Formats: sequence, C-alpha cells, structure tokens
Amino acid sequence: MDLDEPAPRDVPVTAILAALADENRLAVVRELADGSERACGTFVPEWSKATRSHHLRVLREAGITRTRVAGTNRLVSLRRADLDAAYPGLLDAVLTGAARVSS
Amino acid sequence: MDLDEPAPRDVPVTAILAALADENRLAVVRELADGSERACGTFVPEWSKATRSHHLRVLREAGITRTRVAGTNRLVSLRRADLDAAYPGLLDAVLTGAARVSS
DNA sequence: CGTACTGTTCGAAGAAACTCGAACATCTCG
DNA sequence: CGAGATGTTCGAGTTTCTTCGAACAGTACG
Repeated sequence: MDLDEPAPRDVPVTAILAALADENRLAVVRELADGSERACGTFVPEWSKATRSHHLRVLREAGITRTRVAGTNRLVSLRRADLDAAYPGLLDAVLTGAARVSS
Repeated sequence: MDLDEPAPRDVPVTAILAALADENRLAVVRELADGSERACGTFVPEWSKATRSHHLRVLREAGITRTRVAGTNRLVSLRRADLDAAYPGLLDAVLTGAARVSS
C-alpha cells in the first residue's frame, strides 16, 4: 500500500502553497506537468537520495503527486484532475508563472 | 516614500507562494480581497506590533500588497490588478480555496 | 541465496522563519 | 513643545525547514 496520499480537498490551501513555494519542488511539478510518470531518481540529480525522498514526500502529502510502486522503482505523477477539482486554476496559474519566469 | 514594493512580475512565483503559504497572512489577504484599505493595526489582533509589521512586510515585498501613509496610519491594500496581470488566476484560485476551507 | 538497485527512515547539523519586547521614528493635536 | 498614537527596526529566543550520511527494506536477477 502506497496510496497514502490525502485528497487535495482535505489539504489546507496553505499546505499546498507551502509545498509549491520551493524552486526545486516546483521544478519537479513542472516536469510532471505533461502527465508523465517518472521515477524518483530522475528528479533534481544534485539532491541526495534522502533529500529527494523528503521533498517528494512533501509533494505527496500535500496531495499534489501520486506515487506508484513499479518493481524497484516508485513512479511519481501529478494529480492534476484532483488538484483542479479542489483548487480550480491554481496549478495552471503557478505553472504559467513558473514557465514565464524561467524563460 | 513608501512605494518600495516590487512589481509582482519581478517577484518569483515561489516568493509569492511562500508569502501566501501562511494561515495568518492569507487571512490578511482575504480581508483585503474586497478592495478595501485597512490600517496595519486592524489585522490579526493577537499579533504583537512587531510580528504584524513583519508579516505585512513579507506581503509587501512579495508584491502582493501596497502600503500608503495616511497621517499616523499605514493603509494596506491588495494589488489585485498587478497580481492578475503577472499571475492570472492565481489569487482567485487561492482565495476560492481559502474561502472553501474556512466555511 | 547473494548481489545490485531504488527508495525510505532515522538522527543530527545548519539555515531560515516566526515571535516578541524594547527602543526608535513620525505624525497629530492641544 | 509635549503627550499620545501608529508602525518600524533591532536583537534574541524558539521553532520549523533543509540537507546529508548511514542504516534499513523491498524488488530483481543470476
């Protein structure tokens, strides 16, 4: 069992904002924005395993990502539909801003 | 001179998110959402003067609020138009979520 | 079974944020 | 000018977040 993620609607908006208010975590979300699934190890290579695990947990416990076990990997994906339902427009606004700033 | 607030477009989205990722600061923003101006002292009465000044500064430096001197008061207001231009939909999404959670 | 690989958890160290009282600055009004 | 009111700044204490190495758990594959 690994679907221990809370539904975004049960997460206070401040927790979601805090999870996204980090340049590196936001980079993770941006990479997942196309709906793909990616193994934990593919994010932010300069992080240690412990740090990566920590930040992915923050995102997961904020209801932002979902984690699925696949063999020896954990595949992470964005819960876009759930987020859009709970906080319409939030993710789009954040990703748009993030994209604009980085370009 | 007190218009030392940066334009929201010059503030990284993570700084804006961090400023909003606090229950009390979000309460301040929510009270300003109707476009009104309010004196610093009217926010979060359980805060000390120093704490209130600190949090209002965080909001101001994130480009979220504007501060105007009026005699012995400082009137704070929301920069909704600037925010909507820089990060369309962000404020609405946050305020909608905040309202739903609090109700 | 034993080795290799991927992630998680634990503990600790450092950095950053929050909070406050006290001192200060500035305006108002008499 | 002096008294009162509103906020800001400074310094310090407390808490929270971030980061890492090391130890552990589980799967895959010879």
